[in-house]
Amino acid sequence: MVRGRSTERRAEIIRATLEVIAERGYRGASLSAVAERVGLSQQGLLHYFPTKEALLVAVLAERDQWDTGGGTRSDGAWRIELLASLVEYNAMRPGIVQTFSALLGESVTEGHPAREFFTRRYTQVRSTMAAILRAEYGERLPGGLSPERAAPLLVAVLDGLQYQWLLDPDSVDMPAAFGDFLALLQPPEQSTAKNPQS
Amino acid sequence: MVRGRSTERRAEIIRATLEVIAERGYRGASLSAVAERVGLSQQGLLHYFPTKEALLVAVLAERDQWDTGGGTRSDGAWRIELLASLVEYNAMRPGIVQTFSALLGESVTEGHPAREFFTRRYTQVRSTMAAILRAEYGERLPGGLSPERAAPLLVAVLDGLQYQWLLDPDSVDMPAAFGDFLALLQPPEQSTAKNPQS
DNA sequence: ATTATCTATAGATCTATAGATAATGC
DNA sequence: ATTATCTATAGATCTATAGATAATGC
Repeated sequence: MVRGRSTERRAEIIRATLEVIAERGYRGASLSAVAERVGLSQQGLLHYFPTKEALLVAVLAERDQWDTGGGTRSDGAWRIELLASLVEYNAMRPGIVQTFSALLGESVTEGHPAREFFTRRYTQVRSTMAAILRAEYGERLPGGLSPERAAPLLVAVLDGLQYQWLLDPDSVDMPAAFGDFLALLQPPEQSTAKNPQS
Repeated sequence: MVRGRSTERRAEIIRATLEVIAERGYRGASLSAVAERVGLSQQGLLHYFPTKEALLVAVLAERDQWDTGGGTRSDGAWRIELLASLVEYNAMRPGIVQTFSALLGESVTEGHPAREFFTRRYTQVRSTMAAILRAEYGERLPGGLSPERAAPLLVAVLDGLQYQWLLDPDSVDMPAAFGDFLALLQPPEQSTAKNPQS
């Protein structure tokens, strides 16, 4: 698979778009700002992506590719441990986290072109998370929750922690906090305190 | 305390601003859109709030007032049950939730005028939540968490659920999901299964 | 005097289209 | 032929300032 000149240019442009969205959101991102970052005129940029929305679509498509990891997840064998390391990885790239946190926030406004993408995506992610939880903890989690009921909470914690962390990285240790949430999902110890062994 | 004509007008304007921000975010909200909604010219609007940012500041100040509830919270006697009913209340007013979810999302972008507000606010909210958790469950929560470590998770769940719910209200029962999270915080049953009583 | 509005407008942007020019690929 | 760029520009906005006019409150 040859990556032609044009393909490279597109990749550059998408990278620049991610940056500009991180800084200003999608509505606040201007074509000129993206163009300037990649060394093109605004009209040169439109040669590669004919409208601003086409740029956003490309950004979202790329995100989908990461998430499916080029097939890594296709075998369904994600483990909860991998999730924890994903959070650690994210904590090292605030730019990308900021891009998608800004987009998620914007997406709830009316007529936002990313709204449908996120809606679909969350449906799918909740279902994936439920499968991971089931594989790890079985049918019954603490609090009597099923994997399906715990899944939206897991997703909410991931997103919610990102906002707190982006706003105040020194006060919020995102990976540690996510680990704390996983501790809540752990089955309670078989009351060793009552064990006369000690 | 007399609410003069002018005060009323300001209240109307703030209400209209909340609506427009819910629909388009802060950066996407135009003064004309707000003005039109309240039946003024754009320049008439600027008579009451001299800049767009002044409008945002007024919106955020109002939010602060709700949250402190005119003193309701000043006695520190919030209970976790009240939190649950706040979530239920929020589920009945998607407009407001949308306004502040959109603002939170935008606030992580660079130079956003609400950024400092949210940063401060989350610091304060985490501390309030820790106090509530301590009052309710004492020093040691499931998973061995302290109230201070559980607090950011509680806040994350609240925010994260709002996004999932706004995007897909039919698929996400926000109050029920929050109740599920509270179940995770409940101390585990004193293993009745081992109890020979049954 | 102050308050509530308005018209007019400056000065910046923004997205997108039209049409030209040069280089590259069959 | 197609691809990569550019200049020029139309047509919409947007925020904010200047300055006028009418009504209200001491």
